Amino acid sequence: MDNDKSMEKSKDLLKNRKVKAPLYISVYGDILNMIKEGTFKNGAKLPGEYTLAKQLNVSRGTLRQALLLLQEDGLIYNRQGKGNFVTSSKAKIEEGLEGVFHAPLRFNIEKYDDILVNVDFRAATKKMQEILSMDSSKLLVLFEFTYRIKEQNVCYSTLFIRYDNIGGFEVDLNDKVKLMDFIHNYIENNISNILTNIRVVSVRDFIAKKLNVPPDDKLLCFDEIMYSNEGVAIIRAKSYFRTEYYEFFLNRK
Amino acid sequence: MDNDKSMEKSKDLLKNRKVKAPLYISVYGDILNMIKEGTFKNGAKLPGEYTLAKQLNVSRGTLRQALLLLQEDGLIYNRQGKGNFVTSSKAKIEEGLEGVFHAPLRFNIEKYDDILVNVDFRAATKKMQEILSMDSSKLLVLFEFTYRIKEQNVCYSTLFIRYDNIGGFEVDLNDKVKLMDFIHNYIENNISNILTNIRVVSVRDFIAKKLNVPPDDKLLCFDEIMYSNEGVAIIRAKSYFRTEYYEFFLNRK
DNA sequence: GGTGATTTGTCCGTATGTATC
DNA sequence: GGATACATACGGACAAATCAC
Repeated sequence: MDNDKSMEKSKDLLKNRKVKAPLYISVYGDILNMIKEGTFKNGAKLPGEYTLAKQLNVSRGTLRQALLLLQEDGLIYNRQGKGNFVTSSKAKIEEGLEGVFHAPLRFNIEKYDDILVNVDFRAATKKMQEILSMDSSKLLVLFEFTYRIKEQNVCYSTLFIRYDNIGGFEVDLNDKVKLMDFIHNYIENNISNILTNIRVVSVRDFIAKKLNVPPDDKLLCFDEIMYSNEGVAIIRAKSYFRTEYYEFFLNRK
Repeated sequence: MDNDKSMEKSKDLLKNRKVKAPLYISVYGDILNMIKEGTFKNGAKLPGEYTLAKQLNVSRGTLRQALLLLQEDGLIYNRQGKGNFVTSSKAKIEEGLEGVFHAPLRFNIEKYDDILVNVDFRAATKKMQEILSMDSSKLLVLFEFTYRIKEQNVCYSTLFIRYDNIGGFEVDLNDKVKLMDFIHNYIENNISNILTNIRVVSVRDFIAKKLNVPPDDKLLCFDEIMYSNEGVAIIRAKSYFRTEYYEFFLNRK
């Protein structure tokens, strides 16, 4: 392809576009501007679709096409029966995945109403023994986190630590707030490297039940192994996210 | 909870487990060992489920439970009508997302049979003007990549660059192999920072058609803005992945 | 816990313009 | 020019989720 020729072709494209840019694109631009200018602020609800359509002088269908585009760009999100909301840009300006230990606490687009914590002990499965390079006589401490929004479980996260790694600390396993602080501190002080595997999985019975989603629903899964300064695997964490409640960021240099 | 008491409780748990560990767990362990030991190598097909079940002396149902666990751990993947395959561990030992420019080329779990490349020119939409801080008189070059496995589109990726950024280079827009090399080199030499937004989206008509998936199918979406050494946004890339063909890694320190 | 109002989700029918052959 | 297919746009109707009372 000759560059001059394609330049011509593209100018034609420009001219044509000016005449026939679809209405929903310009509506998209209008709403984008209103968000930009602060007419609709972070986390705020947009006017109802009927109202907004009337305001913008388009049909509801056209408005919805524009709203879908905005959703696709992560600028708004919506909830049936509630409305359309401007996505809080908190995460965008703060640290991304590259500097965050526990993703469930950072990348939720709505605030949690509740976090359930459960602590238990487990014998290590073969896979766990291999990952954490331990034998079957050692015990694992299992932390189980369930994150909730409006009576719905939106994230289920498990964290396995070798008991002999944290047994020495004085931790009250009942005080869940302190417990989470402890874990956070423990990770911050003892972990130097996290290998994360990210994939989308169709969940089966166990996880489907935990998150109360239909089986075969697709969830985002973070499978993480955390290594100490000495390169020893200490923690394995696995988190399942209901996709419509999360948005992740990563900063690469 | 008292630590001694919970230790007792957990020992009980251990004892119980020894007796009634489900069969599919031990089958899971067996297969894991076989993969570990190289009986089944990277990318290799496992024996058919009927055969394997007979080999391991369990029912096909039990075997399948174990296979599902292995899938959940990303160790194998399966394809209806073809079989179960050991996931290539290439990505696991190489660099993760933190050091990769173009994710579609690194995180596919099967080899691509084909990559389609298309080049076009576009006028900048409002959003694009804002992102790339340009006015509407400027042109964008659009690169469009479609990654294919066995006649199926598994990833669709677009890359927008300001024309004035690459117009000076002598690039033959028809030689697609050289084109991809050029882009890769351009990014490597001119980009110092990439901000990635990761989310799972229900795709509508346009993308659904590009990847030939039913509408409302959930795809993983990477929305990226690439910045030059001077902190200027130069490239916007957007990639959609069919989730069953990809697995991502991230190394955080 | 039930009821009704509000809000989004979905579907239908109709009409128009555009691209393709 | 004609036939066809498709995207765009509007309006109406009902379903489903949410919330306030």
